[in-house]
Amino acid sequence: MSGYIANEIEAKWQAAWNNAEVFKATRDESKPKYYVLEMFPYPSGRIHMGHVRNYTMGDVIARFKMSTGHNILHPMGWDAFGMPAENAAMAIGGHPKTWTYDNIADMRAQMKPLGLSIDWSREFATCDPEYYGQQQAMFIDMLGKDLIYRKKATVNWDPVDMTVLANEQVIDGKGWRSNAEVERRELTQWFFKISDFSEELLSALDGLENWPEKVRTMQANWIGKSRGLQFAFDLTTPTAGFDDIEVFTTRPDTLNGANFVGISPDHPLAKALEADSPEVAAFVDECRRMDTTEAAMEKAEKKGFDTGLTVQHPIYPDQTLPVWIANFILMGYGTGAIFACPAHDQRDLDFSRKYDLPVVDTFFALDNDTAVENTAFVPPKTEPVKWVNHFAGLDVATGQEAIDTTIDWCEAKNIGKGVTQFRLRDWGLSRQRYWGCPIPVVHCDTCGVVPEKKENLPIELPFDVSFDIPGNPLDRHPTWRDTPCPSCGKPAKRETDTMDTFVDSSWYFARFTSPHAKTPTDLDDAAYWMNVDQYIGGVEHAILHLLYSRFFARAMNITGHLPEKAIEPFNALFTQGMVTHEIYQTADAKGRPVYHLPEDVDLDTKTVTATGEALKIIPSAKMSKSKKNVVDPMSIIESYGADTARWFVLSDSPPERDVEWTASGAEASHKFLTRIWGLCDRIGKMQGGKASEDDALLRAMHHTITDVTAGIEGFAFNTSIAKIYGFANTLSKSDASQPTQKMAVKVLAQLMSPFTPHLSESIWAHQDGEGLITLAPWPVADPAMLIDDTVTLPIQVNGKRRSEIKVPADMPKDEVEKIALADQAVVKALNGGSPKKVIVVPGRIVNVVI
RNA sequence: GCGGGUGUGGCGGAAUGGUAGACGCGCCGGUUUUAGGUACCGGUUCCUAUGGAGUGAAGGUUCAAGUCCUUUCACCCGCACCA
Repeated sequence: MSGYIANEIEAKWQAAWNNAEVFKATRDESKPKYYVLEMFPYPSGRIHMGHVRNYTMGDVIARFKMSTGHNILHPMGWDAFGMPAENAAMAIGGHPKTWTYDNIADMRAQMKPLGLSIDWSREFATCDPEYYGQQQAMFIDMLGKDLIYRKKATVNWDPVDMTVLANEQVIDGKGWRSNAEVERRELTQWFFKISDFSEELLSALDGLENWPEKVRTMQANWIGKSRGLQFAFDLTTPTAGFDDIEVFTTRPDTLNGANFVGISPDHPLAKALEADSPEVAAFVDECRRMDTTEAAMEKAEKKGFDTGLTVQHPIYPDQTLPVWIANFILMGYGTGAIFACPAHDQRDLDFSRKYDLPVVDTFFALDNDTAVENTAFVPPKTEPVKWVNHFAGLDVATGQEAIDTTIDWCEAKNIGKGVTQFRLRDWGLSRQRYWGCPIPVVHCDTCGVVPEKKENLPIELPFDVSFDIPGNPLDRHPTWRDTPCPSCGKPAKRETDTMDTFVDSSWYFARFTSPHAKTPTDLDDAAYWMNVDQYIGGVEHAILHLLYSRFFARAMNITGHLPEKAIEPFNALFTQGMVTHEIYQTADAKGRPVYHLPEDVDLDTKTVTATGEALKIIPSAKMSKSKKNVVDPMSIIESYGADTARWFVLSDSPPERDVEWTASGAEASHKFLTRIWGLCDRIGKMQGGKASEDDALLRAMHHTITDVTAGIEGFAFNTSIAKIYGFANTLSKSDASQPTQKMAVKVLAQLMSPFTPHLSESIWAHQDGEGLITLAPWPVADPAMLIDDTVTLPIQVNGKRRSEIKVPADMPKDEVEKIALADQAVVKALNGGSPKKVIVVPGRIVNVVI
């Protein structure tokens, strides 16, 4: 055995796996199937450490499951539509399609040397017409099942570039290129009826036992089920055709503390008032200049406009409340109108103090009836409080009891009705962009909006477009829009909106089961391979991507593209932490941020290497292509090999945690692998050894098998690796006999094989292992070798460790107690007295309480 | 702002409520080496050290708390057109 030259052995074993087609997935009813999927990448052009970490994790699972007798599906593809391709076309010329496919080729070439156990014959990109054509077919099917509809919705509009902006492209309320004040504009857009599934998507979360609790909680909060009261405030003077204002509240119990009724700037009444009043128009206009993001809305200063209108209190008819338009009320939630109760809602209180509106306490803490000043009293709904003159007769009750009582009371009095409300909104899928899946509908003057005929699919994107001016090139293409109406045949126009890229990623997992089918899925293949047994990806996808995929699986079931069992497509989910890195920023002539890749900067002088510009270094954040804070793993692979890179990305930090990338440490991983190689070589050449040392080595080996296996199964790869280090140290110091050492190093190679498959193959071959280690069955620990005869028990005095004793593992408690009390340290601490209490936890600890 | 998470030596981190700091990096010392590096062996939480303190901070529950509870601080993720 010569030295460890990673590049040589890695190419050799990858070729061997290829020739034996060991990773090709074929249906085999004789074995349990196991579908491992990592969230597929966006083809930015370069792989980064986050990718290496993500795919290595999936690979460890896939290889481990393969060696425990499973039939594996482990595919890879490309989430290839999206804005960066268009931005690149605008910035550097060229075409999004060539840019994207070139990037895919580059990234594939960087991924293949990692030696991942991927069935590359199933690879596809979402921008392949074969893929998005099937997506169009599903769109038509879903339209037929009433799962899609059109309505008006607000977008960010850049009045200078005359284009719709993504939230990401709005910086401090201004367009990222034009720097113009962004406006909100209403467009008619397509929507998936995901809100019809609110209850179902919420209740089904309970069944997702192998999902992280935090993800289920986040989804549940996002769906946001709440029960409340819907009722109307009658306007004292009917105005603009409105007699009343319908409101929804989750706290009807606080109705006697109401001090104003607030409506959204987008409320129909606000729009009606706007027409007659320049003041209203000015205020509403100002509100419409806000960012459309919820975070921006919530953080913005709370502002209101008194309409001068008043409404009657539904319970105390002689009371009237003013009607305000307020910028923090969302039209999309509830009825777009609320009543405020400042004593028990901080936002309402701040608003009321600002505009000098009265504050009425409706309940107090049991032991404190100080009136609310500048901090609203908002106890948990489970805490009993004292009610003041409550209309429903409440005295002492919790918030939840009060809500329930009040809803019943209001229903009985015909004031309103209890309703269940969800926060989840329908999913707007229209995008006014080129590089996405065209929405397959046609607008006909005679027939209206008509779905395209399936035989005309795919509706392909035209290639002859330019990106020299902003806006959607499909809109200004000379001929692409022209098409006969699928219904009447008269000349008509295609829809030029394309689909949200979340649509592409909401069903790719299903397509992998049959990537070349002439229908979206093949039901036999889907029935065999679904569900994904282990899905792995970033926690940043905890809500949107995963919720949309859960919806899509249901929609695909309804349209006949997935079996019933696949409506929850991911049996188990693991959310890995992100790889973070510092961000290097400069500014352009207009003061807008420009980002630089780590390899393009000089950290000693803190400048951009090429231009010498001074850098601003921003603390670590998620590696992202837009911030360019990405590290290229290729240099490690080139200098040390894929096994070192794989070992390194999993060795030091727990997979679910963020990891700050630092260059040091890769070398150490390589040293360890070289050491293992040398160890294997030495054992191959050694003779003799002491059979008396065999038992100790074998015991260590069986413990290691148990611990490494548990680490892999529990996604604690870093602890598996630590145990491998420990066993390697034991083995290298062992004097055990040659056959035992040989067996031990083979087991070591097997335990390492999911992490360092190439090195492991070489060791296996060198030690006369049979066939490929990749196909060898996983070692199983002998339970008899795990039981130790004696145990070391720490002795605590009052919870502090003072000593330890060695006792037989099966010694009865009272015997252990006697030995512990006779221990020098305990005798000294007792100082002639007797202990108050002695706690003996068998096999773990003894605590003497004095 | 709302929702979710994280916080332990110089660093990455380990620890079914039961010996805090496994394993690795770095550092220190030694052996080998012409030297450097490599390799190997030993040490390495801190302090006023026969003892004491210690898991972001403060309090609590417990025989026993990094782990459970309360309050608080800092950072990270998501917030519906980034993927």
